[in-house]
Amino acid sequence: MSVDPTQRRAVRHAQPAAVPARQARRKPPITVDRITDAALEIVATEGYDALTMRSVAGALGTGPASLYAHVVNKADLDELLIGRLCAGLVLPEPDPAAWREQILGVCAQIRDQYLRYPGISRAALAMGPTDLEIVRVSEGMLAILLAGGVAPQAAAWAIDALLLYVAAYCLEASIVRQRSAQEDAVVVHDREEVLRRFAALPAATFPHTTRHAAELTAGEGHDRFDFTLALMVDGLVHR
Amino acid sequence: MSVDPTQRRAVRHAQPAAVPARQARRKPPITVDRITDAALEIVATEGYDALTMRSVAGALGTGPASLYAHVVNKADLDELLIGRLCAGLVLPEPDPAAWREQILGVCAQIRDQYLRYPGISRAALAMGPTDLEIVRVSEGMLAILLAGGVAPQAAAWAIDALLLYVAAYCLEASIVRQRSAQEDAVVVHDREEVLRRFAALPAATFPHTTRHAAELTAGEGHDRFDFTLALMVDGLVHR
DNA sequence: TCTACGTGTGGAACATTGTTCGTGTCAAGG
DNA sequence: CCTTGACACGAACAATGTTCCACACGTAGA
Repeated sequence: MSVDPTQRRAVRHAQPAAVPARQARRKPPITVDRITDAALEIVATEGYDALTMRSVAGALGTGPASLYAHVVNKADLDELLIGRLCAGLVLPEPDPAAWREQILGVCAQIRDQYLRYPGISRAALAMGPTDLEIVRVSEGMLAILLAGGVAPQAAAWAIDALLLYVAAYCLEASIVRQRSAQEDAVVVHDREEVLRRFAALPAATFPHTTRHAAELTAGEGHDRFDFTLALMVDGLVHR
Repeated sequence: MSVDPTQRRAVRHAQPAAVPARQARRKPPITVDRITDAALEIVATEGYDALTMRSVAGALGTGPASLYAHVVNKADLDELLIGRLCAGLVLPEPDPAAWREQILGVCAQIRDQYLRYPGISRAALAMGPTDLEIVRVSEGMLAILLAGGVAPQAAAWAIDALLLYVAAYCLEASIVRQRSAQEDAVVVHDREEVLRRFAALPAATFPHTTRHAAELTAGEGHDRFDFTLALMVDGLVHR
């Protein structure tokens, strides 16, 4: 009802300084955490391809140049994102009797994190092995495999293989989903359509593909993921 | 020494038509094959990241717009490239007694093709399964696995897994090589440097990583590739 | 209190890349 | 000859990562 006294006095003295100060206080400073949060939100809702410096800056109500006071470049932002995802993984206390379930569980966690942020595993594929959050995960997986009696060398290489496969699996899954959304009739990922095309191939040229079109296109949920992980872990067991 | 008679006559009649016609004959028409050849050459020498419509057009002595009369877009070009690489693969006649070596051999061939064109496996990860060249390779691999007595469903899913892993492995290898060339001291891929960093980690936080830094960074040539492929194929054998 | 310095903010500009638009040329068919 | 379709290609546009530069603010020192 009544005009703010400070405002009134400012008007009296033709002094607008009080207003900008209040405005500055209302806008939180840009931080790496806020950038990372905003970026993850964009990837979660629109996919990794929608992640641009401009989209992040827009979400923070600023311009893209402002981000460079906090991140080196876009690749640095990628690393922050993957680091954040890795930080969210729960690494179990290794149990020799359940190491197989444990390693599969960690991989499933990674997969689920990546799939929550469609396309982000592309960033993971570009990261070196020395980021501390990645080392933490690697350490946890190594502990599980060693507890399970896997030889150190095999364990080390298995981690590499598992992480590569998980990232590739998620990348493809994200692309499949993206393509489905686009309803591109030329390149198909939709299972029924692939099945149709496989079955329609000339049997003389593609005898096995036509005969086993159903198996080639089979799989619900993460059947393929589980199958491959089992292959690898079984391979470790029999090593 | 003597001026070309056609030229002389053209000058006489103030008719320049003969000159452009000759020039047109010297420049071969742009075709999909020429585009694909040029693109592969660029990727082979400068890596996938250097592949732009402009770089291809430049190599062909034209402008980027000219390419669009022959390729739909850049993604289409990607498919042409992967199709070309797949067409170069030699698929063996399946031999039940040697199916394991055969499947490993096909995967090694794919790997080598991808590594000859650094970074190109990124395009492979984005492709759907219905491209005819990819179906041909898939058919060949399926024939090998079935000849080896692998159940159709397992064979079908194994192909998916193998192709994903090979692409991811090559993508990472390309990025490692690229990073090494940049001598980026912050993110490291160089093995000795990774070993140094792993060994220098706090042992209390990363006991297994520090103790097994040597194994984590071990591997010459394609040791990791061979290890993982063996894991998968062994897993198939014991299924 | 005033001044200087360092840090953060953010618009403008730049280089690069994929793609479309529009124009000109050529060849084939009527 | 005229028309049509295909190809070639420069110009222009939109989008994206990044740098440059000016300004504002906070802190430390005189």
